[in-house]
Amino acid sequence: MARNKYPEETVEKILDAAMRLFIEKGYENTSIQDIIDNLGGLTKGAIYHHFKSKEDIMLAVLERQHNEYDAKLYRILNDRDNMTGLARLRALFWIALSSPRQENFFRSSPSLLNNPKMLILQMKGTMEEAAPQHIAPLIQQGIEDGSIRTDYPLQLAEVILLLSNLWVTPLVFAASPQDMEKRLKLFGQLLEPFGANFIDEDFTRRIMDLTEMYGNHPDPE
Amino acid sequence: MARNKYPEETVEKILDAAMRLFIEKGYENTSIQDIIDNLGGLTKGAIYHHFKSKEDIMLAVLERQHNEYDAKLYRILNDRDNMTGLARLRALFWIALSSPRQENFFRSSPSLLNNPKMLILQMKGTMEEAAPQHIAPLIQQGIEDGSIRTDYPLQLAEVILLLSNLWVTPLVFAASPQDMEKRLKLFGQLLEPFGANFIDEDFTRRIMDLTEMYGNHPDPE
DNA sequence: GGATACATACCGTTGGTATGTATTGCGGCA
DNA sequence: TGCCGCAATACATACCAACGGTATGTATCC
Repeated sequence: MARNKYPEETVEKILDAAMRLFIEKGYENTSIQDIIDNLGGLTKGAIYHHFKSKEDIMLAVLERQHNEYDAKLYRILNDRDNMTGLARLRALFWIALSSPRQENFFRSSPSLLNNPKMLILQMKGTMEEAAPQHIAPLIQQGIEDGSIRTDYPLQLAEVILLLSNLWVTPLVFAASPQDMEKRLKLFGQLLEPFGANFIDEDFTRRIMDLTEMYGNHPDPE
Repeated sequence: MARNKYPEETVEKILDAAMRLFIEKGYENTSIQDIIDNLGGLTKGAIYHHFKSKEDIMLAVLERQHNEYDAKLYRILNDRDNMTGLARLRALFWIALSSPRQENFFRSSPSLLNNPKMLILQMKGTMEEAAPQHIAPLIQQGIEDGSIRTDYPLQLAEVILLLSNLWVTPLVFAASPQDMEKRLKLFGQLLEPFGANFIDEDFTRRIMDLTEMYGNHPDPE
């Protein structure tokens, strides 16, 4: 493979291949060689020129995903003014669930329980960035416009993210459709006293669809 | 090392060393050689005679811990009759928090975020066994004696375990003492409507102590 | 005398590094 | 403006120690 005039293309190639493999096979079960084999002629030299380690690739994958997601969120949320904090919260989660990349993720990933590193890194980012930077401000706004009430906006944000990312999703702790429905109901009840119940019909239906779709996965045990 | 007449002792030795290292350095950062070096003369042959893989060792470590914990729980909970479901729930969490093994864990483990495999395996066990077998029955009993009210005992058990194991502990998503206090408060408020608020003064103080103790850990970043 | 409980020697794969090489962009000079 | 020279860039190739795991040997127990 000759030298590329636009090295970013090479970086993107590497990230694309790595992300696909990390999602499909898990981080630990994906070797550098696996990535190389999906690069179309590029070799190990290319990888270690652009990234300093395997973990560095994973971080870059998450970062890219994160940025893309961020941009989309800001665009949509800032577009529509005069929404209450709660309504924005609802919108945010809806966007998160309906993005095509998320769809792809659901389709190609076996349980994230088999991908500990990725799950943990994602959750870390969620707690350290998404909670204080994205969700807590929305809750704060909800408090000011009267739609949400709590003395602990950051902590409420953390709970919401933890539960929605780990519990009310078929990706991690799998559940039968019946059990997932109960989780959704209880989640709603938990949020109700704070006026933060963003679980609407659309959200519920989407999660249930994913749950059923996900039930067809072969469970590698 | 000659052949041991009581091979269980060898197994225990391996599990002891492995557990210590897994907790201190994390699963992925502990090599088989590391374990061997802490075995006092035993070699790789011993390990692979008793265990079929490194992961198998980790599972055995968790299983042993689990069994020990189970025995203790049953003894104490069955001793005291005429307790309400809520009171038993309180007692259970208190026992979990005050055991010496747990203390040791807190003392020697860096953030479990650096130990993805162990964290995930533990959470898996929590959701698949502890929730349905230990917590849900207590909640069910609480429903019957009127101390707890919910239509979804299993799901309530799941939420309680998820949040207490991941969120209201300094071991995973670290927090300043002030933030941890807010987490505890919000956790209490979340559980209140279900009559399942097991967060009492003892529990709070214990968590706060651990949080401060844990704050002195060097954070490997 | 088999089955058990190890020890020893060995293996393929892995993440990572050292080094080589062709290409590119760029500062300076005509 | 055009061209030269050269360092920085973008890779390819060759190599390495450490890893998890296996095959085989051997002494001990029942």
